[in-house]
Amino acid sequence: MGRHREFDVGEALDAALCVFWRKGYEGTSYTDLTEAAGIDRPAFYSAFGNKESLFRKALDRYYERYMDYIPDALELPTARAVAAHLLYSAVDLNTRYPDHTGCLALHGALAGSDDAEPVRQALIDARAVGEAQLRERFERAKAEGDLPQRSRPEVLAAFVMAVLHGMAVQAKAGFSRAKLEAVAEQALSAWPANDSPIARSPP
Amino acid sequence: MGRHREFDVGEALDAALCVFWRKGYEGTSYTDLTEAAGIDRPAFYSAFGNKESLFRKALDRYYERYMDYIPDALELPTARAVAAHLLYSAVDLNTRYPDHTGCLALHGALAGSDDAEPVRQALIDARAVGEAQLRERFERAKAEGDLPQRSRPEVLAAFVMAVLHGMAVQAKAGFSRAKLEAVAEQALSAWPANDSPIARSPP
DNA sequence: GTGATTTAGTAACGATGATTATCGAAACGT
DNA sequence: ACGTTTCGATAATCATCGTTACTAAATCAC
Repeated sequence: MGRHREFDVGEALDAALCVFWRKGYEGTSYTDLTEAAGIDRPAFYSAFGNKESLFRKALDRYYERYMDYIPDALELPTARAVAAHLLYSAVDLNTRYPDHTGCLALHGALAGSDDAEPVRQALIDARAVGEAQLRERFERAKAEGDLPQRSRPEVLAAFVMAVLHGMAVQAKAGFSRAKLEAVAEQALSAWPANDSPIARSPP
Repeated sequence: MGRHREFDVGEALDAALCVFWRKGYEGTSYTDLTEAAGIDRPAFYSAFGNKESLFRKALDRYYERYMDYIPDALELPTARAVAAHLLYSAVDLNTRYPDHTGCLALHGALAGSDDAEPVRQALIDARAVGEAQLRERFERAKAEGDLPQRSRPEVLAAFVMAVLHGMAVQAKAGFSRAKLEAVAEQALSAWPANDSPIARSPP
């Protein structure tokens, strides 16, 4: 019983997500949100709670709808394929929408006031989850012989994440898709090959 | 003629720089600045102009005092030494001060409101200058035979910058110095070797 | 239909943002 | 020593921030 909602909650959340993606958590005002979603301030509060709660819901949706290439990547047969799929998918996502380039999980809240500390930490945690999944995948690859014994899965995971972060920063700075793909390719050129007589130079 | 300033302008600028370093441009309030510098609001305005002008002065000082390893790096004899020096110096800077980790040129303003757009662009420009210097250095290395003919200096420069950005993000997330050094090492492991019979596997 | 209940929308709230006007105090040149 | 000039500090200004009462409209159960 009671009145029905006139607006679509999913659409409103998508609109908020795009604004957060472009301006970050603290850079986004409720005026921005209402203009983008076409609904009034109190409607946001009744539907999503306060601003922090809204951002967290937007972040969840972001991972569901846009970072869906992560589980796909982790299932690929080789560690190198996993890394390549992640890097090129990220380039695509970072440059797909001209009005909100880069990655929400990064510049949603990199630095900010003390009030934004909870969401900054939430983004750190979210990224840490992705890195842990990647590390575990690489540990499996090492156990399977896909990665050489001298390789360090946690370092490879951190390295791939660093390149992903760096490309997101560059995408936000306006870098072209082609340039970012070249960066990804360069990152992959260092990928540890499995032990073979002439594949690598002696240490 | 007239009264002398009671506070040291350089110290006040350093204090402001550290706050910007930690909280970013928009995340920093004048209350933060006055508390850090120990001087009142109007003193900041009379000495540095408005907030944007203050941030630009802080950014200039940042490059002078903290990014002084860039010119040193560019003068090293080989492209690989240049990249290595940049990466490891950045790791050191990004983790040297526990209360303001990472890099001001990055999270000073990655995303933000429309008001912050000028400073965001200023940081993009500043980073582009560094990348251009690096690209020119690598072009010289290629001309000198230090880099193989098949290498692409602009890609190598963008790649090194991407890793630098990514490590800054990770430093701000609390990554240890050792972990970042491992990331830098992994990035360097891909460095194009000069053509020699056994140094690299055939394409 | 009628009443209960939930939403939409207007408007206001207190707090804080950046930015100055103002005035007394201090330090210079002459 | 004195007038001028600059600085330091209190406080006020205007805008905007996130958040919420409050009222009118709309939907359900009965």
